[in-house]
Parts: sequence; structure tokens; C-alpha cells
Amino acid sequence: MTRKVSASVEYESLAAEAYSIVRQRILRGDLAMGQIISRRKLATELGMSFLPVSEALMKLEFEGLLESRPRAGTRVRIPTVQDVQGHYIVREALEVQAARLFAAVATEDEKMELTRLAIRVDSLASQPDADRYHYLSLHEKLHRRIAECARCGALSEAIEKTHALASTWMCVGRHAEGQGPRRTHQDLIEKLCAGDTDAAAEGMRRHIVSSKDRAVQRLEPYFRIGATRGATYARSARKQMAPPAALAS
Amino acid sequence: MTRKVSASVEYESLAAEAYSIVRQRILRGDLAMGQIISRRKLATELGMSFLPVSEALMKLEFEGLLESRPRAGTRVRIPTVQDVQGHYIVREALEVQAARLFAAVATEDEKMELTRLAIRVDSLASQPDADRYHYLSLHEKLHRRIAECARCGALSEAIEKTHALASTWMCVGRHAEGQGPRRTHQDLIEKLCAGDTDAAAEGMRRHIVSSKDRAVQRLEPYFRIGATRGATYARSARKQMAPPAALAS
DNA sequence: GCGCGCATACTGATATTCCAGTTTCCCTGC
DNA sequence: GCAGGGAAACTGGAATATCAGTATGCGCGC
Repeated sequence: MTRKVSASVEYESLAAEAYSIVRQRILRGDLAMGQIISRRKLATELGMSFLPVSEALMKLEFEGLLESRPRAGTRVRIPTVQDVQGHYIVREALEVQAARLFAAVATEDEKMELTRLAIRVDSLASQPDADRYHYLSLHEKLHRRIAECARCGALSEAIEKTHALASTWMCVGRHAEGQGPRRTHQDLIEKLCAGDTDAAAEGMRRHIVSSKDRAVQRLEPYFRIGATRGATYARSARKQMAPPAALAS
Repeated sequence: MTRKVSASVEYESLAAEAYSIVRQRILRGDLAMGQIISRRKLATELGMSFLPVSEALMKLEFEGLLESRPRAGTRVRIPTVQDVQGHYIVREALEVQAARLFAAVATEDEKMELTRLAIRVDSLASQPDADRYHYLSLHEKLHRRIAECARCGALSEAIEKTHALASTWMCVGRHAEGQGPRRTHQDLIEKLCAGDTDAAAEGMRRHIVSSKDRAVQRLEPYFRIGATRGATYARSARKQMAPPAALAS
């Protein structure tokens, strides 16, 4: 028996359903960074045992969206500035590779499809009242399609895994800035479609690097929170760190 | 209560222990490609419930070492030629990035450490009777240290995840060829230490590409097995694909 | 002899239950 | 008023039992 959820989507397992729901909540912002997720409560809420929930959270932790400490809770990950910069270095490596392959093997139909997609993404980015999850989904799709058109399944998968994390950080404070209309993705696709692999790679590299800079800038307040957060564990940390008297001397 | 295993290593959880054991067995070759792993039997053998075993296998499936179909068994993954080529494309992207960073920021001490490591790796590679798991561990360590010296945790993690899979494929048929002594890793490290980032990147790119070519060549017989393997499921596949009579017309 | 169908013995998926470690917060003693 | 101790309520980890789908092998019918 398959279950149905809000959007009438069928999942092949309860774990897949839980994964999808939690991921969407994080990306939508319903679960803020640092917020604690209880497996029991979530399982009760979703009407399933907490085993599939546990499996889903494990997968999300593997992707870097969550962080958990044994027997002490799972929470939405608060990145450090090193995390964000490192993450974008990985993305740069993967997506530049994809851009290079794309420029070499993409068909005309695919190029047209991506051009249309880029227009929609840029259009949504300039609308301050656009649905956050909708924008992120479309943005992910654009980058995923580039990788798919590069005809390398392993690369698509790797990029897809990194994108969940990027999406989590992408929209933080985005609407607060009130940016004007941009053409960043249309410019990118134009370069990818020109046929010059080196130019495509350089275009993608700049795109990712500028994304990184904006992400670091927007996440700036959270870095302080992340640093402060450790303080709340001060007491237990002291407990843990206090060495046995015999070994201290 | 912590448990002990053969090598007297303590694990923080049963799942971590199971993960480590299964991973080692695959890399060592005790579990051949295509071999079916039963969670129940493995759990009994390891003296634990099959829940931590299940968790461990799930993680290995994430990393691409295993493949499972719901309710039909988990087996050691048999790659297609596309899998292998795609995998090395991802590795090329990541490790070239690491090489570039390494050339820019590594200290003299680190360079010396890696040179020594490279000598040991090349030395082991030329010994036909060397322990397979030992060689793979050392080889992984070399590449991991390059990433670590690049001062980017996210990149190190990404490379580490890809390496488990690469190791699985690396030793297949290695001893059968009877290669003479090589200096591939020493040459690589030399280029990385020269200080020229572009030259370092190019050196790593060539290293990965030549690894890919050798892997594809060695795995050649398995690609046929993988293609044949589907035949054993022909009957059930027919079952699945037969549409309900009412919908067929 | 060959192909199909069904019973059986597997597989993983899930629910329930219990256990051990962590965190929290109140309450006591100073 | 505040630091420290301790109990209670939380957390995730693991064990057991059960469910549902898949593969296989035997036997029946052609």
C-alpha cells in the first residue's frame, strides 16, 4: 500500500517520504538553522515509526544539511565560514567540469531548453515575493540539467548532493536586500552554449565564485551565532573536558 | 559498554563497526563484486542486531559500493563502463582542485611527508605479494593528505567519499598483470611540490586520467558480467513489466 | 521436453519496545 | 543572589517481532 501526502506524490518508501518532507521544510525555511529536530515528534506527526524518519535524517546528515551528536539531538546545521567557503570550492570543481563537458556535447535542443530555464530563474530571483522553495527547486534544476546534458551520471549525482546544502544557505536574507533584476544565469548559459569549452569553464567558475561571495556575505550574522552557540553547551563541555585527576598531573 | 573487534579498535557505535568491517571486506576482496550480502546473516555473524548492520549497508550504498533493490537483496556493486568513467571524471574535478590548492598553500614539512608517502605507495605497488588492503589504505591516505594539506575540509570529505569506490575497483586484476616498478606517485608529488599551480593541476589531471584508463581496462571482463547479470532477473522483470489486462488495451 | 504457476524460503521495511547517555531545570546549600 | 547537585524528561541507539515483496524450485499441464 502506497501512501499519499500533501502534494499527492507517491513515495516508494516511508523513509523517502520523510526525507523529502524534511528536506523541503529546511529549504523552505520552516526549520531554521540551529533548530532541533526530534525523531519521535516528527515520526508521530508524519504518522510513521521513527525508524524511517531516522533513516531520512541520516541521509540528510550525510548530505550536510543536519548535524547530530550521539544521544544529544539532531539539528539543522549552522555553517562556519570555512564550511561555506569549502563547500563552494567543491561546487566550483564539479560544476566547472560539468560546464566543460556541456560545452562539448550538449545538443541544440538542450541549449534552448536551458536558455528558457535560465530566463525563468533570473525572473524569479528578481521578484522579492517569489516562493522560496519554488525558486530553489528551479535553480537546482537548472544546474542539474547542465550536468545531465554533460552525459555523466556520476557527475550529476555529485552535483545534486552538493546542491541541497547550497540551497539551504542560498535564500538566507535574500529578500532583505531588495536586489534589482539580474541576468546572472542567462549570461552563464550564453557562455556555456557558445561552444568554447575553456570559456564555458571560466564562465561557470566566475558564477560559482560570485555565488560564494554573496553567500558568505549573507551568512555573516550566522557565523557569529554558530560561534556563540557553543556556549550553551559550556556546562556539559566542562564535564566532558574535565580529565580524571590521576591523569591531569 | 564498548566492544572490541579483531584489530582491537574501539568504535563509537555498532553501526560504525559494521560499516568498517564490511568496507574492509569489500576492499580486501573477501566480498567479490556482485556477491549478495544478507543483513540477517551478517548481523548474526557480527553478534549484533540487523539494525546497525542495515545502517552501515545504507551508508555504503550512499557511497556507491553497494547496490540494493527494495526487498530483493543488497549486493556489491558491479559497475558499468559509464559508472567507472563518470566516477573518474568526478575524481578528476575534485583532485585537480585539491592539487591546485596544495601547490599554493602546502608547507615544506607537508611536502616532505608526502614525498615519503609516495615512495612507500610506489614501492608497495611494485610488490606483487603486497597486502591488498594495506596498499589501498596507504594509497587513500596519500590522496587524502593532499586534500588535507589544501586546507579545505569540505574538499577532503568529498575526495574521501569518492575514494572508497575507487579502491574497490582499483585492485581488480592488479596482480595478474605483473607490472614492473613504477614511479607514478613520486612523479605526481614532485609536480605538486614545484610550486606552479597550473603545472600541479595538470600533473594531477594526467595522474587521474591514466588511472581511469587502467581501471577501465582491468574492469573490462566485469562489464560483460554486469550486462549478463540482468538476464538472471529476466523472469521477474517480465512479471513486473506485464501490465494489467484492463490497462493494456 | 518445455513452459507456466504456485508454495516456500528467502529478502528488506517497518513497528514496537527498551536502554543508555545528554540536557535541562529546579532545588538546595552557601 | 548564585554556584553546584541531582532528578526528570528528553535525546538517539539498539534489540526483537512482524509484515510485505521477491526469487527460486518443484510439480503440474501441455
